[in-house]
Parts: sequence; structure tokens; C-alpha cells
Amino acid sequence: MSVRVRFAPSPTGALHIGGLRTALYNYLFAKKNGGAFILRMEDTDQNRKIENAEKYILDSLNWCGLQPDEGPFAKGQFGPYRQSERKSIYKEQIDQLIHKGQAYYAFDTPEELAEQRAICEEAKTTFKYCAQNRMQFKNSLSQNHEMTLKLINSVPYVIRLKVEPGQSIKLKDTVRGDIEIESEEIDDKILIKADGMPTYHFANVVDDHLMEISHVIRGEEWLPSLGLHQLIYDAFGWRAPEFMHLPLILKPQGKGKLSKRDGEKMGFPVFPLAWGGSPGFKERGFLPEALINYLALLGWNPGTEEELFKIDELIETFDPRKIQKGGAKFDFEKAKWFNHKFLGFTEKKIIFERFPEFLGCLPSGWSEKKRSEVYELLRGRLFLLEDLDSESEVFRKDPKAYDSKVFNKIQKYQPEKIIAQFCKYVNDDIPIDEWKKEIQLWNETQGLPFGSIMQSLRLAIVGNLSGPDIFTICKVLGNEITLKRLKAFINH
RNA sequence: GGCCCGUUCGUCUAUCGGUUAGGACGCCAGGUUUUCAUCCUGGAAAGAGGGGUUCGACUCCCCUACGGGCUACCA
Repeated sequence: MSVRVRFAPSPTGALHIGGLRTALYNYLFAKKNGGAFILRMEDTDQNRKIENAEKYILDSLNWCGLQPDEGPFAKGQFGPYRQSERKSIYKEQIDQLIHKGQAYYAFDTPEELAEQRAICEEAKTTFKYCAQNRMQFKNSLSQNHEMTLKLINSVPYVIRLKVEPGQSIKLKDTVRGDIEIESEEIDDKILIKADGMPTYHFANVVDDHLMEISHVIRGEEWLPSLGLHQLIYDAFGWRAPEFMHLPLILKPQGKGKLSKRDGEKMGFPVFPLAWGGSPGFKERGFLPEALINYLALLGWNPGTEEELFKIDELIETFDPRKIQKGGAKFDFEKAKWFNHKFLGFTEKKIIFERFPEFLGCLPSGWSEKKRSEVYELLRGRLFLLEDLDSESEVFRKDPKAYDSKVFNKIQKYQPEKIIAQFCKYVNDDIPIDEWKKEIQLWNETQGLPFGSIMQSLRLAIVGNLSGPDIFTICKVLGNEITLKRLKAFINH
């Protein structure tokens, strides 16, 4: 049987890195096995649907290089790939279940159910609509045929799964091993809502079967529903796919799973692309390859000590049996380290082509050659492409102030005098490569510690003791600006 | 509350009964850079607790604790 996997997000908001990792594992598994990676939009909840979400999800997957083989806007013989467009399919399938006596109509109003829940809550128990009490409610099991028909035609209704008690459901999960659930634990879940739309559980099983999904790779939050899903497969007489439930991605600190607010509070992105005014990984200057590499290793590892992988290598080494069981805390520092590494071995040319937005940090007045030189000078220092802004500041702005701590330290060596001497070299006759020799020559008569000379120069040009090689900075700056800064220092 | 899943350095993880418990991020120290960062070298840092099983347990079983998830006409 051929491998077919799906990523099935709900367009209720942006795709966050948890969802992205689920998509990634699906993608890796599909490609590893020469299978198909399918995108299916689970948009059965009309109320929670958000307009741009679908496009956002698609854009994000594309940015990360996880192109679906089938899905909305992609080819495929199993469409439509939006659940909202498959209503007639669900209708057809649910009729079969009703016909087989595996599902039934229920006419209880949401208010009546809420009331039951409130009563149970007071008694400190959990309300369950199930074999034990279903005859006490208004449904096609408790009513006679005539009454049922009358109700179907007059009031809103839902369709519920008829769960037979006393069954032991044996389940297998590739990540977690064997699981056994008693059918008493499962209630008569709603399959079709009053608006005619299927619930997640029903649509999910029907679509996975009809789309011939071979492996379901999804988040751990679905593990408690696995028994129910198996029961639905059984009700149809269908063979269930293989399941793999992924551990959750947790907050860096504190408790619970990662949320949008964590990113805002702690200053890191949780979305691949900008969403709702907060920048995504892209806008912060991540290479998608680096994000993918980090995410791949958050909850999985190949068992070797290798950490840096290109997507092809991930595909080759991916093995779902090595997926972690416990949740993993998101670590932005480590994610940045991956980006640093990728920035290090990604050719400048490729960066220039793919990330023009960050090159805006390098003055547009510069020649292509100069921009290229500066990038080369800076690239080893970058963890995010956005660092290009602060790292290149020295080339764009004259120092606003001089670090007083440094100034105080070197004051006794008369930095103004040193700088005045440097000014003599800033002309077309003396190449910058000669400055060091010249100043050394001059210092033979002065006897200053050479460090004080270098620090004076750096303080005058940069304003503090940081940045790349100072003579290279001067070279990029050119004589005019260099001289301007030196004089400004003397006069400050 | 009920049900389910999980638990190795601060973090991500290796270990499939016998290891000085390995690697990576971060941190600290040294070196390179007459600066900072990068880079290189080194260091500190872990089996939740208690019972079993076993000649021997991080590894297998049970209990406890802790963490997480689910418990909707949301996914």
C-alpha cells in the first residue's frame, strides 16, 4: 500500500510552530517513503473560521518548502480538500451509519444538555451521553419511528454515534505502543451537528478513509479521541490507518503548551510569517531551512550526534519510531544557533537573492561590490538576518557618543593627539593598509602602549570597543567619512 | 473530579540490563582577534521519589509525586 499522509489544520488562525512541526513530520514521512503529502482544511466550524488563515497556512508551508502534493490549490483526485465543500459526502456516509443502526438522531437542545452538565457538575461527576442514559433523552432510540420522523421534519437535530458498551478497544500507536480503552469511557459523540456540518471526529475519519490516508501523524491532543475514532472506523467496517501522536511543544518557562502570548511576552516568534502585527520567523531573519532543522530535532532525533541537516538529509534519516514521547520546551536561543550555522554556510549570493528585505540595512548608495564586501565582513557575526541592522550601523551612522568608560581608561594617553596623528594618513596617497605601519613608526618617538592607539582609533570611528577590524571599517567608510569622524572626535 | 499520555544535565537529547551516563544550546574559564562577536580548547551540570524483578537497573514491573492533554453541536 502506498504511503499517503495528511496535514489537516483548521483555518482558525495562524499556523504556529507546533502545527508546522506536525506538517514537517508528515512531509518527511511522506517523502521518505515515496508517498504523498496532502493538505486538508478542516473548516467545519463556520464560527471560528478566519478569512486569511487558509492562505496564511499555505504561504507558511511554501516558505518552509513543505509543498503539499494534494490540497486546495494543488492537484489531486481525492478532492475537494476543504471539509466545508464535502458536505454531501458526509451526508452519504452518515446515512449508511444510520441505516446500519450505528448512529442515531438526537433532538436534545444545547440548553437541555447544558442543564444536564450543570447537574452533573454539582454532583462532581462528568456528564456523558451514552448507553447508560440515552433512553432518557429525546432521540430516535427513545422515540418511536413516527415521532422520530415528525421531529426530524420539525426541529433541529444532531446525529450521534451509538457506542456499544462492554467492548475493549485495542489500539496501536507507532510512537507510544499499544493502548487499550474500554468503550464505556466513550460517550455517544455527535457526528453531525445541527447545522448539517460534521464534527471533527466524523469528518476526520471519513476523509482519512476516502482519501486513502495510510498514516495519521498528528498532535498528542488527539490521543484521547483515538478510541472514538477507532469505533467510527469499526462502525463503517473500515480499516483504520496507522497512528502516530506527536508530543506537544511547551512554553520555554513555566507550564503549559506554547501560545501566541508567550512569544509576545518573551520576544520570540511563534509563527513562521508575520501575523496580527507580530513578526514571524521570516521577518526576524530566519532561514526556513534553519527553522525546519531546529523543529525537526524538537521531539525527534536520528540517534546520531549530528545536528545540522539539510531537508534531503532529514528525509533520508527520518524515522518515526525515534519520535520522543514527552513534550519539549521551545528554546529560542538554540533556534538562533541553528540559524547562525545556516547563515554561515549559505552563500552570500543566495542570501542576496532570497532576502532582499534585510539588505536594505546596507546603504543603497553603495556599489554591489561594496555591499557584498560588508556582508562578508558581517556574516560570521549574525544570528538573525535582522542583526544586519545593528551590525551595519557603524557603516551608516556616525557615533552619537563615545563610551565614557573606555574614554576614561585611555584619556591619559591623549587620544586626541593620537587621532590628530591619524588624520595625517587619511589621504589618497597613503593606502589604509599602510596606516598601521605609519602609526607604529610615529609611536617609536611616543612610546605609547599600542593598545591605547588602537582603542583611540576605534573609539573615534565606532564610539565603543566593538565591531569588525577597524582598518577594514575605515576602508569601507572611505577617506571622507573617516576623516569627518576623526575630526568630530577631536572636537567633541 | 474522571480518563489518557509522559518524566535523563537549566533546555533539546543519546543510552534498546553491565558506559568514567555521550552530544548540542546556554553558562563559566582559557586561547585566537591588540576591541567585541565569531571560531578553537577545556569545565561545571542529569537518571523525580519509593518499592520490587535481577548477580547487576537510567533501562523491565508496581506505587507515589510532578508535568501535560482530553473531558463542546471547537478543532
